[in-house]
Amino acid sequence: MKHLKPRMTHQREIILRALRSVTSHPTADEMYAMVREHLPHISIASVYRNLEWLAEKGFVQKIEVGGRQKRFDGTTTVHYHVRCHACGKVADVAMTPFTDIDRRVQECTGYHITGHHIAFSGLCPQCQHSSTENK
Amino acid sequence: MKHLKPRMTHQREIILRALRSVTSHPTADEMYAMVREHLPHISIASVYRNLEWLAEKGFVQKIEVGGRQKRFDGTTTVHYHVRCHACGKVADVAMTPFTDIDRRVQECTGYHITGHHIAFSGLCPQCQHSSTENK
DNA sequence: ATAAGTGCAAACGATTTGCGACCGC
DNA sequence: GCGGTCGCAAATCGTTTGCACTTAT
Repeated sequence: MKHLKPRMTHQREIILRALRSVTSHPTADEMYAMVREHLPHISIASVYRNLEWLAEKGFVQKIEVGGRQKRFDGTTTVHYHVRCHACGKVADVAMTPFTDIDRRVQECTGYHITGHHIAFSGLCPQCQHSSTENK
Repeated sequence: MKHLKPRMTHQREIILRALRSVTSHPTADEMYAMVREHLPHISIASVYRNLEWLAEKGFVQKIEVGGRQKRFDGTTTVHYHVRCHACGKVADVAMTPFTDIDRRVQECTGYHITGHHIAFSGLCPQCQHSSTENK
């Protein structure tokens, strides 16, 4: 005898689909640009609110690897990232995640560990080329 | 026959000393507060500029573990961090750093890897208590 | 009817920047 | 005297919020 609370709205579905359709790790305003092709009147505020909501509900991941803007990842599996410190691009790292270190750190710090994230930094192939060319 | 460029200025020394005197990982405005005790007229802009300069020159580390503000670490040795997602506090993790993964990731991604950072997240001992008390 | 979600514009917080004054060689 | 820094205020950038209006149930 209750109202079923609306959850997955039209804009949320579009945002989720857009994020899952790319393998990059878009920032909020990149998502805004992508989504606007399907929803020309959406506001940047809704993009932020809904990305936050999707991350909170576990549909996507919010990743914080350096740089000023936060980025989003359409997958929910645990994995690590590389970030190019020249162009800012973020890519996935195909490396089996560590399963034991959380427990080990929990024991030695007293913190109740809920997870960890590894961010590599370096130069992506393209930026390696352009930096040598400029020399 | 040249001017020796002034590098380590008075304010830079004070900031460096202040950062090295603590084991916490202060944000820029926490540093501002600390440094103001010795330099009451320093501006927040100088704190930002000089922390940036110190990190660039390798005197300190700029660390980016979630949260909106960046944090600084007076040590230069490679080590990992835990961040409490309740109070935001950041602590060091006493764990011998991985030495091989950079090379492995470099091989499988094509990026030229310059380093990595691991950030654990969880609840610090104090916040574990307060959350159970509030129940 | 009503709780949840939206778009818009304004607010916000962290950081950066332009600029004239200043300090150390 | 001159290049590098400084303090100050204003600007910028990413993100969040208040609010009045729509939308699904």
